[in-house]
Amino acid sequence: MTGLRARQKADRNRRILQAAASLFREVGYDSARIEDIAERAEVSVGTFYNYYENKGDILVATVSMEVEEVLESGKAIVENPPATTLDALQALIDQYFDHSLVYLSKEMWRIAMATSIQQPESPFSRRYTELDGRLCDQVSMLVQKLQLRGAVMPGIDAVAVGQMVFNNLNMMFIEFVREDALTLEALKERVARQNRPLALLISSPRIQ
Amino acid sequence: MTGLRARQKADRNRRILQAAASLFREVGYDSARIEDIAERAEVSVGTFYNYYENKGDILVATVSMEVEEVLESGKAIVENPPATTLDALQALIDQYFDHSLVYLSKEMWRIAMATSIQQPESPFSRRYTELDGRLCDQVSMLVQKLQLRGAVMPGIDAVAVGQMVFNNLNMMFIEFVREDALTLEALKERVARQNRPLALLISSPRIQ
DNA sequence: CTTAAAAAATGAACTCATTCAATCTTTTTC
DNA sequence: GAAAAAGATTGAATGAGTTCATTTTTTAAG
Repeated sequence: MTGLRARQKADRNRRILQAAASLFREVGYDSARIEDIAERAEVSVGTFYNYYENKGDILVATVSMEVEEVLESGKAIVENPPATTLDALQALIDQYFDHSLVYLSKEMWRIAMATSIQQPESPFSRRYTELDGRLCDQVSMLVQKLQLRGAVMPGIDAVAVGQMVFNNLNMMFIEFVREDALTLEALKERVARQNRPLALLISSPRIQ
Repeated sequence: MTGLRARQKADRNRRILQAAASLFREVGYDSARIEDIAERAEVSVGTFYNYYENKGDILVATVSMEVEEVLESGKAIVENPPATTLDALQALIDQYFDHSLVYLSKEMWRIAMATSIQQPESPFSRRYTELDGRLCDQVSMLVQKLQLRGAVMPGIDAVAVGQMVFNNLNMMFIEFVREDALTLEALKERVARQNRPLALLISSPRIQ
């Protein structure tokens, strides 16, 4: 059986993560003090820092859980995408965007992104970066799938195209969380317009 | 004549910005304390906060000066770009990248970007965002110029293409400053590969 | 020139995030 | 099962960013 120590550790970790996530939701990131998180998790402040390097780190951890769900839900679309390139790309991207604000506010996204840029070496920033990479791969895989199906012309560098589409949507998402007034619908429309030229040009002539 | 008050204000502002920029260069961002910046600028800590909202803000201000230079140097390329689409795009982008590390370290970029994401409402974040927008416009203008010249096919949405190219290079730049091991050369190569499919596809057939 | 009002500067006090030496708990050794 | 070693927890102390009531300086009014 797993040792007592390992079990206690897993349990404390879960409690801290849960306490932080709930406090962030209730009072926002800035107003949630480490002391409060520790108290709700029934550990000391010092223990908090045994589990997370700093305050931003634990927010990135909660965001990572979210991204993992997005990745999972994207699989279905990559498996069985709409027929045309543009529709397929938009279906996947809209899925990403729709998921983004279910559990997390724009503020939380801002801080998570900022933290992952500012302290790229912290364990959870690495994790976040790795998940970003997997999202990027997912877009590339979709383009490859469309290529196999004949919807995208052969000879196109599917990976390069996938990366460009992903980087574009990621940057647009940053813009979206930066600007409180921007709606999800406006974001989707803008990205759709940006994708159109590339999507049409890489598509096989008869299928467009 | 400009009142005494206005002159003193401009002068203090200049001193604070200069003090911060030099301290950041000498000891790095984290080790530069507001107290030290204030002392070097010969103002009090409180006065510092009358001019800048927080520590990140003044870094964003120094970075903004930098971006302004990059914008300026990009004008020449947009005025008179290389003949082919790919070469023209790469010339502009390489110019951006080459400029980026002249005065600023990767660490400073990280913090400036993080701050501008985290506090999008602060005046200098707005300024930074605005400069980003102008860089994006510059790329779009280059594509439009190529279109007028006949290097890019008519009927292509030049603005959409420019935005996508810019967002891609911007995201890649974030990746670059996040990863200390990544070299400028590697960055350029990656972006060149990503740009190739789009650049070739939008080019007029005979010119490629 | 004096006085009142407005604008800015000041720095001590405050708030947290973070650290670390001391303490306690679990595991391993014999 | 006692003792030693390893692993974790603890919370008071630290230190840096930020605030704000007070003071000083500048401008405008009489």
